[in-house]
Amino acid sequence: MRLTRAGEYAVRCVLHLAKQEPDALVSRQTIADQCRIPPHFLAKIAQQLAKAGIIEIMQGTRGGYRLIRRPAEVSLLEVIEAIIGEIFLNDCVIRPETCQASPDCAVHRVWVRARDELRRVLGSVSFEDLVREESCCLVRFPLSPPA
Amino acid sequence: MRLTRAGEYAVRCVLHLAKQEPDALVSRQTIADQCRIPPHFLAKIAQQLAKAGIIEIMQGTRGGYRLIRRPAEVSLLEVIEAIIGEIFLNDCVIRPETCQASPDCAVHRVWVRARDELRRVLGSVSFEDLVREESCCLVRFPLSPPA
DNA sequence: GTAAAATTGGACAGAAAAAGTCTCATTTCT
DNA sequence: AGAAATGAGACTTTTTCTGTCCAATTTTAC
Ligand code: SF4
Ligand code: SF4
Repeated sequence: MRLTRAGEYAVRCVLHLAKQEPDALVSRQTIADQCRIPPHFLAKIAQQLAKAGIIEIMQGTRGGYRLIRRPAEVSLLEVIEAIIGEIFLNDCVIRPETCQASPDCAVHRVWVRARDELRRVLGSVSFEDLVREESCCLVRFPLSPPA
Repeated sequence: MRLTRAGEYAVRCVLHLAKQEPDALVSRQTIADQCRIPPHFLAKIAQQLAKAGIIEIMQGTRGGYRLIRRPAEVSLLEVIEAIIGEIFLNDCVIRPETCQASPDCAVHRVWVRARDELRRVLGSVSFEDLVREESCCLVRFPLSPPA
């Protein structure tokens, strides 16, 4: 019952892009270094983010990644689900047919509620919010290695 | 980001016990059959539930499991966490030292909020609630095989 | 007391998912 | 054309989950 590492990396990556000037292009290596992500792993994650329409990938010598939507329009939920798929918490929430009790199961209904609530919380936070909240002091604790 | 099978089984097991008369003793085999749980797997789950003080295990010929607390006093959260451990969603929520950014990370704070909210939802439901909500119609859809 | 019937506790194996690595192909800039 | 970057997917390793097995223990029944 937890976020995968890939999901966490995706959030870091998008947050990093959201902190730059709009439409800034940042190389994969730079992001990997600053966000502590294995570069090749980041490549796979970026491909999924691109497929989801969140970032754009530029190839070539001066290539890299670019956020193609305004940070205010990208929610935490969206980035996470682009990587780990839709959050459902318990199988029966998304595939009721796997348990014949589901139509009348009170537990099932609780899971549906819990899932909705969790998605609501994550969906209510945009990357603009995150950047604004961090800008005050993150400078003191960069993710990049001290030296 | 989902409940493990063991967690789901634990909930079924406790719910089954909660449906019986108070202090009823039900054999492992009966629970395994009716709740569709591999019997030996159930044994391990029951051990954890017993350690958590939720059920009591009786050995011997007429042995089995018994709920030792009133259904109203057992929450869904408690049973789940007895099996899968405390819910934290993202590593840094429970072990901030794993990410040096945590003291100033806005994302971290969202995860803390999301975790609290999820635990609140699951913690607000007791097995008494679940039994009451189900009793109206579950009879038509027993978990046990049709024949 | 002994046998039968049930569970215990831990070891163990198989399966599945996650995490990370590697390589060759492709693209772009110079 | 060559250098420098990413693309795409195969591959390996690690971790977690799921389930099984068996000797030991406990209780009941005779
Ligand atoms: S018993 Fe209820 S909560 Fe469990 S899998 Fe079936 S429908 Fe879902
Ligand atoms: S970057 Fe923030 S959310 Fe991600 S692990 Fe670090 S503290 Fe947690």
